Amino acid sequence: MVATTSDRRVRRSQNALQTALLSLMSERQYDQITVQDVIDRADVGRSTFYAHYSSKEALLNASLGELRTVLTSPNEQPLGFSLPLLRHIEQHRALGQALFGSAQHTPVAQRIMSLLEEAIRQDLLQARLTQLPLPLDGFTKYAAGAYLAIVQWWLQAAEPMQPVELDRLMRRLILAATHP
Amino acid sequence: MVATTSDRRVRRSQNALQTALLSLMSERQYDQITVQDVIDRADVGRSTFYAHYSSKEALLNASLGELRTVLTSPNEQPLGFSLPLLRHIEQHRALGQALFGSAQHTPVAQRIMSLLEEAIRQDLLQARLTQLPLPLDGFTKYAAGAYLAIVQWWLQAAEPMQPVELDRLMRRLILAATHP
DNA sequence: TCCTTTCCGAACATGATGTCTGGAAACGAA
DNA sequence: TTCGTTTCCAGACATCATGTTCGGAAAGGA
Repeated sequence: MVATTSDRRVRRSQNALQTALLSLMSERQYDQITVQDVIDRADVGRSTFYAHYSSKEALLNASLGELRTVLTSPNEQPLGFSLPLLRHIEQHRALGQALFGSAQHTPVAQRIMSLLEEAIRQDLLQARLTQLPLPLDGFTKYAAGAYLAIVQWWLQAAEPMQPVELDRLMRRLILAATHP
Repeated sequence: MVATTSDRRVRRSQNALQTALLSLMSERQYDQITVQDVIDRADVGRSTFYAHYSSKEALLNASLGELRTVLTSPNEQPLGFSLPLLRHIEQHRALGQALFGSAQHTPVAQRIMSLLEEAIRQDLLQARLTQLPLPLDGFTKYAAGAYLAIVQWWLQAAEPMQPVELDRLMRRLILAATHP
């Protein structure tokens, strides 16, 4: 969203394309949006699109400038970016859902997450862990997301720890908040 | 991976297709795999594929039977599925990376996650939180994954809480393990 | 005003998806 | 082994999205 050139035509084209993409992403998933859709909404020629961006991904990158700004603003405490970010998202719910829900938009992640969530939910219910700091749904999603992220890190680590270690760690990290 | 029919031809075809997909997923990302790739590796005719599965997604679903089995096995404690799952993954690293890394395979999620990770890493470093229960990389990924999941839940909630509340909750959940 | 850059639309090659055909092959049951 | 049924196959096909290329028209800046 930031001006790079002095040529008004360039500015107008790029801005129209970025705005069009974000607007479309508020309505449907990113991968359901074609280049044709974008240039139609931006009212820009096909060749003009490719004159500015080599692909849809390149346009996406350019379109996320505002979010980057919010996240990289200096702050004092850990997760200091959080509150401004949450307020910002609240103002743009549809776009927020598109961006933060995007991890669900791939068939694989969708299946994995839902399998994980189901397993975790069962465990929580069975263990009578009902004194949670947030509704069961939310805690389940939190736990599944955290679990997925850690396994992912584990699989990419240069010297991966033993399953037993990692398993103990999982409990310490994820279940820490279940005992208020 | 489970027999449904008594006709050997059907069993062979379905098994070949499921195995081929998982095998390909150990090599590259799911969305980089075409139906043509699958049927080539399975050595099966194109029309045969569509006789059994309506799409690549349908085949994926059928192929995840084994994982479902591991996750839904009964157990006692919360996260009881974890250790068997981790052991299982360790035996199939490539496939594990494909499945659990899948959330990163969409351009949007990839950008969001990396922006989040960067912000969190900065915060942790600045706050001198170096006594973490796991390496900084891992904790960063854990925090980012958890944050993403909670925001996602928040945006879909029927009665979403206030940003201030959620922000407090985030700290309680995510940073709980930073004070050992 | 004048030179340069950008825009446009249309056409094109490429490659993936999903459907459909008729004949060949494999199956299970008798 | 035979026989009726089901599945498999190759290939052709329509459809749709991507990314490239072109020359002429329009808009920009100096």
